[in-house]
Amino acid sequence: MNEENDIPLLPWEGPAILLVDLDAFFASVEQLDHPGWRGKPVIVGGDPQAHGVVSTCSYEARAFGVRSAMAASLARQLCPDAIWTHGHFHRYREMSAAIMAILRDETPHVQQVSIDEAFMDVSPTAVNTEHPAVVAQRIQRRVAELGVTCSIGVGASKSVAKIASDMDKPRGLTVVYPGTEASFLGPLPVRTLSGVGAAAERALTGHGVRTLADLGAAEPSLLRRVFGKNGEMMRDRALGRDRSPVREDNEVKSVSNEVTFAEDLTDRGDIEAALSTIAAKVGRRLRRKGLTGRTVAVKVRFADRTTHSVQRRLPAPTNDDIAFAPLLHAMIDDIWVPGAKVRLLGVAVTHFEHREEPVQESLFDAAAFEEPCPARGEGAPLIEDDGKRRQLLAATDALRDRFGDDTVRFGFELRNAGNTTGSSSKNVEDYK
DNA sequence: TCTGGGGTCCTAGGACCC
DNA sequence: TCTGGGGTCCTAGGACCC
Repeated sequence: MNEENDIPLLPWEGPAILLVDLDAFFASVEQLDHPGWRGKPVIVGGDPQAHGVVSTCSYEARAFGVRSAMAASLARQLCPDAIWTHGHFHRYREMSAAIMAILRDETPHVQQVSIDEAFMDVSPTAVNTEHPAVVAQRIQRRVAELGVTCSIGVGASKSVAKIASDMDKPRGLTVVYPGTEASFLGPLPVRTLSGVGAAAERALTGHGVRTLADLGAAEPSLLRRVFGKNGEMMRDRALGRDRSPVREDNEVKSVSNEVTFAEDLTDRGDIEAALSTIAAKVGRRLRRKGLTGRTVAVKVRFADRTTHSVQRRLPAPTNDDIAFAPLLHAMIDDIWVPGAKVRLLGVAVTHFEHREEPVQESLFDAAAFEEPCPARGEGAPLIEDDGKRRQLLAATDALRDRFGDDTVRFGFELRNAGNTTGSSSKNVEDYK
């Protein structure tokens, strides 16, 4: 750890990118808000008894071997005395927004990649000649004033900045000067590079490619096989040569919600009820964002963890979950047979319409449906009038905004209340 | 020990059109 | 009657990231 971050400042020429990464973010916010938790192992995650996983853990918990994405049951074994919480996302969103405001105060060239990470372009210009490392130090100071810490990587490219940010956590500042990329990156394992996961690592090591230096010298045919059309780009990244820009626009492309159940579902009615509940959450988030989508997708994971999905193009874009929930009930028939044990259900809406004033045509008066929607069985909502349905949605949205998500529930959503992992997410869309 | 939930992007195959 | 090739749209699955 580099407490003072007293680093020598050599001249900087050319582009300068920062990657700001908040240290153990969720756990740090919990320790900030609960003074009694400071200095102790804190785990933010799902239930150990119900397929939960660790979302984030404090550095004190990491000393016991606990890691992000680890099964909560294993984390409990490694660190039985840890303080456990499901997380407080409103707080994380609020803290994240305050920190991102600091970054945007430094420069408008900010690309937020998740709730706890952002790239910044701080390339010196004729007007602003400030050294990138000085900007980074000031950001660390300003973020610390809010009560959490961050690590920052500085490099001539996004991939170098990203790798550098991870070298000296927490509260690290790692500067890779232009021209020194090869010696910095070369010895690192391929897995260090963003975009190299378990499968790519396996394929690469099978051909003797273990380090980023190896990757930089790999055969184009191998790169193409492993990374597809991104082969060249991945080689450039391994050499520290990529020039992808910091992008300020972050357009949303899908909105989804999924739930893993503590106990597998086998009953058709339970499955349809859960789908309606999940669809309601997706619909509400779409309406809050003012988005309408043209494609709906259902995801099912069975007890053996095999996962299947079905998607359908709608006759018109919508964010009306009461209208499309019955379609979801029909869609699962493509992948579910009576008796199959369902571990997870998910619903996603994609292919958003780009309009200021979203057009709300009916899903049901459109003859574009080749087969009329078959699954309007018992329990399914039968509100044919679009105007009335929209009024109902607006009313329940308003109640939920004021009094919380559990204020209003439709009868068809009630069956599975409580049967989830209670886990948490770290996605950027969650806090927008 | 036994693996969440929010996303993005790529691939491959089939339908359909010209 | 049998044949091509390119382009686009749609769907399912999977790798990857935080």
